[in-house]
Amino acid sequence: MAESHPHAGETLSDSTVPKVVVSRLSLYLRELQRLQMDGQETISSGQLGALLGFSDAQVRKDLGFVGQFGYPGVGYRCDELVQAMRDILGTNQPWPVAMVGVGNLGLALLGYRGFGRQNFSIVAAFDADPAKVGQTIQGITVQPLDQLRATVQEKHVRLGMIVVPGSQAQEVAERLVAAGVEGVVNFAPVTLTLPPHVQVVGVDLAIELEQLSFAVTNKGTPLESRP
Amino acid sequence: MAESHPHAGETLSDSTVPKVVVSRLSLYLRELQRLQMDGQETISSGQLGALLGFSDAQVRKDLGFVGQFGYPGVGYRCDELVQAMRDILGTNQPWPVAMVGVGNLGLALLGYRGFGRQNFSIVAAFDADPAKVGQTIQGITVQPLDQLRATVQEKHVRLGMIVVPGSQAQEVAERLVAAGVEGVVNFAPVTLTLPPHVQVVGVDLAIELEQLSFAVTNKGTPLESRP
DNA sequence: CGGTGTGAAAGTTTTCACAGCG
DNA sequence: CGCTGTGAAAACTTTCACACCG
Repeated sequence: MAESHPHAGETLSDSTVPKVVVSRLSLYLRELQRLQMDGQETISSGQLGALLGFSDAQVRKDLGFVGQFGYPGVGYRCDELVQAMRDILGTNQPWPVAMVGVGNLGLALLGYRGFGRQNFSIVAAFDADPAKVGQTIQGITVQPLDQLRATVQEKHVRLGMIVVPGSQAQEVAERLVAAGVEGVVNFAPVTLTLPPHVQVVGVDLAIELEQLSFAVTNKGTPLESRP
Repeated sequence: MAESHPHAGETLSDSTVPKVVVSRLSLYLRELQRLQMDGQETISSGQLGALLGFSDAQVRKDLGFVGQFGYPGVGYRCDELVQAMRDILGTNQPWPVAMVGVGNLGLALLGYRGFGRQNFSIVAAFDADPAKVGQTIQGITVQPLDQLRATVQEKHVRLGMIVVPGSQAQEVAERLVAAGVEGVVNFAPVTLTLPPHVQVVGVDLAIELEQLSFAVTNKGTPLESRP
């Protein structure tokens, strides 16, 4: 069920948040955290929208899904909004993550400094290659796959990152699910088939470039609208 | 302007394709290329949809934006569809790409094998750090940023990848644009402000995890719908 | 038959516009 | 005032359902 923000004691229980809105919430949060760093206290829907290319109305509607934080005539308080967003997105609690696949990309992700700020931390890494098992990178010792279940349980891991070649992704995904993981980010360029209670976010780097090549090719009309 | 597929001599000129549809086209293409590898000749909208979790009607509508390829009673020919999709997405032509930022992630992307299949190739890499300039990785010698413009022109680069820390991303983006690049993929966790003729695709790794943490937290209702 | 292409209906998201508040 | 929160309207996307084709 959708979380709603229990701000000021409301228990607004069942408004579910559309997926498009959730993706914009993450963008708002990113801007808000930057504004907070810069010491900005408040911001209006118009200003926040302008930073991201959205309309003021859209910002207000989106924030409306989360709760009521605005001060008419003033705007929103950055710190309140950050807190509320993180509650909704779930990043006020720590998320231990298990990574499978310690190739080039896996190594890079192990070292990526951006996860920590949002309370994610990679607490274990696995690889099928015996040559990689035992190596320690960024303080994490690479384990063999048969230790997956034990480690996931022991470290209370709920999320997995799949960073293996496409040919192995489905199998690895199933092992993560069997180990008890509730959601995975899949960097392999294949579609995973998993039970519906498991959440999947796919990141296909070639597809991102493809979207760009489409946009560039079809420039002039900024890739929207219908006849 | 939107490209339309000049299949069988039609010049269907001005149907613009909605962004959501374009992102699904990339997914169809990925499946189709796999099917092609496996030697499958034809596929129906229902089968293709099932592979990705979409309805048959949606697949047909989406493909309708691209042209008319279906054989009633049979389905679509994989090879024709792949060809058409690549025409639309622009990946029948080669895309030389310039990368800026040769940190962990940049290195991993330089070695990523998935770009080539879609006709992208990283033909130059740049870094502000003098210690990195001159190193050769994957056959690419890292250049200083002041060679950006010359190299972009010389190698006919139209796309850039920004893989620098957030604090430098806007400046780097501007330099890429000044050098003549028409679109960028931005891996830095900041919003870029660029002239509207430049296309931007953002990939924020922490945000992907955030979307997942939301989905997992709000499981039960699969994160869609409204009262 | 089994399957496409497509109008028309249903559903969702965005924009508009304005009452109301500090 | 300036800005929020929100119904009502407009725009867009998805699903339905069916004529038509090999």
